[in-house]
Amino acid sequence: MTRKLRSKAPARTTYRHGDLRRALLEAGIALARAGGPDAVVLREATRRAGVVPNAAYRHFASRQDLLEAVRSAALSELAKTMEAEIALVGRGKSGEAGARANLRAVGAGYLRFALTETGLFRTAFATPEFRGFTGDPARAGDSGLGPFELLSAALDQMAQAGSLPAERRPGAEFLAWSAVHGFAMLVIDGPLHTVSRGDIHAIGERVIAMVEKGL
Amino acid sequence: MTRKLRSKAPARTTYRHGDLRRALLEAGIALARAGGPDAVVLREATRRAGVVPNAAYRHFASRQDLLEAVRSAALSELAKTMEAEIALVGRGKSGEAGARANLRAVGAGYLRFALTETGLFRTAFATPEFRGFTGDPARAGDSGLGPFELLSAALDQMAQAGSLPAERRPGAEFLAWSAVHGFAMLVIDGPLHTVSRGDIHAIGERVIAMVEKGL
DNA sequence: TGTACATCAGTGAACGCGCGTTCACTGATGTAC
DNA sequence: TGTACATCAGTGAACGCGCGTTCACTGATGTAC
Repeated sequence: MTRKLRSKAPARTTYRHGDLRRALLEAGIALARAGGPDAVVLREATRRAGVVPNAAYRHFASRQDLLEAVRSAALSELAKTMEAEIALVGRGKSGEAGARANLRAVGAGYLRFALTETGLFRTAFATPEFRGFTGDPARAGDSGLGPFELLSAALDQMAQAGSLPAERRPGAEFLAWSAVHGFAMLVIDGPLHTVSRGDIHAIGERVIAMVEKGL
Repeated sequence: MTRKLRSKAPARTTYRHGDLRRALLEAGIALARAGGPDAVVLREATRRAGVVPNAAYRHFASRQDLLEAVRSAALSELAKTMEAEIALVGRGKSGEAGARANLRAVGAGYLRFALTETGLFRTAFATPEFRGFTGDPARAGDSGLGPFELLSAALDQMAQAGSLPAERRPGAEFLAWSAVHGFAMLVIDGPLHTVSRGDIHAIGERVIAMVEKGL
């Protein structure tokens, strides 16, 4: 532990740290990445920044405040992963096939983030609130949209292309989100935890197909 | 706190407790019910049983051991709630309509448990393992089937009734489970937390309909 | 350009917290004779 | 039926743990003159 911190914080030569806020935030993100929200421990973040524990209070009001900042970063990363998947589809593409491909990309990006950045994914859900999935630019991807808004846009496109009847459009976010989120949770924290990556991928595809067909 | 424990543990008159194991387990279940897995605190369970902390070690090897016992109880209760919902459908009913009604009942029971017994529901998922959802009679409902097995049986009935093409039957558990589980998680820990019960119920119905249609 | 001074980022030491767990014990109970 | 004794459930006291947070401080930095 001490050894680890030594390598993380190579003995400052200046009295001032320089950018402690950023250092603490990045340590917090690393902790969340490795162990989820509970692993975001204020004292450990200061250790990694090579600073005394209470120094954190110059930059964050409390441990909870730090956790919120980490959570913003996690949501932003989630949005970016989704955007990256959408970009693969080709943005110009429209029509029914394009709309469907886009929706699949949204789901695939969400799953990819959940399965490869499990700690950050769990951190993003650390507060039972809607805040953070929409609205706040600090929690959005490069397009300025948050995860929820990316899903909404994909569903709008589906409706516009005629792949989704108008009367079933309202609230469709929650149906799609439920299926994909639930699958992610079963893999992360549940019975699918021990299944091989290949099988996970195959089942994931079927989940997304079910959404497309069942919406 | 002290006041609360006093009312929970009305001063034994005998030296021996009588049935401390059961008392600790029930205290543990109450704690899980109120606060999820993290709330299952060994010392608090002993306080509620009116006993000194280390007395628990006569009956459970560790805090984790107690938590596992609580988890078994939670899984068993989940199965029973599902069974109760299935019973409402009428067991004799068969054919396509019966099979569909049965599947809906399985989903509805799962959701009812998740939303009314949130703490126990979260406790049931406290370990990322498949164990507990199937196989172990201590974790089953009155029918002897666990939650997963009840879902499997409903899907078998669907396949038999011709509502589910045989080639899509394998693994269908995970599709249905994902959707319903994800919805429950979005309500419990996520963005749907602040939505009214009425709306929750309506969206829940749509989630189940999506599964039926999309499988 | 040089000096005086205010600012405030990081220090050092200490708190109280409740937790899980270990140890050597005591004394009520139930069994063997 | 009565006594001696082994069992072992619950006691009492104590650990070390790492946590978040508070306090009064110190000393490098940057600004005003």
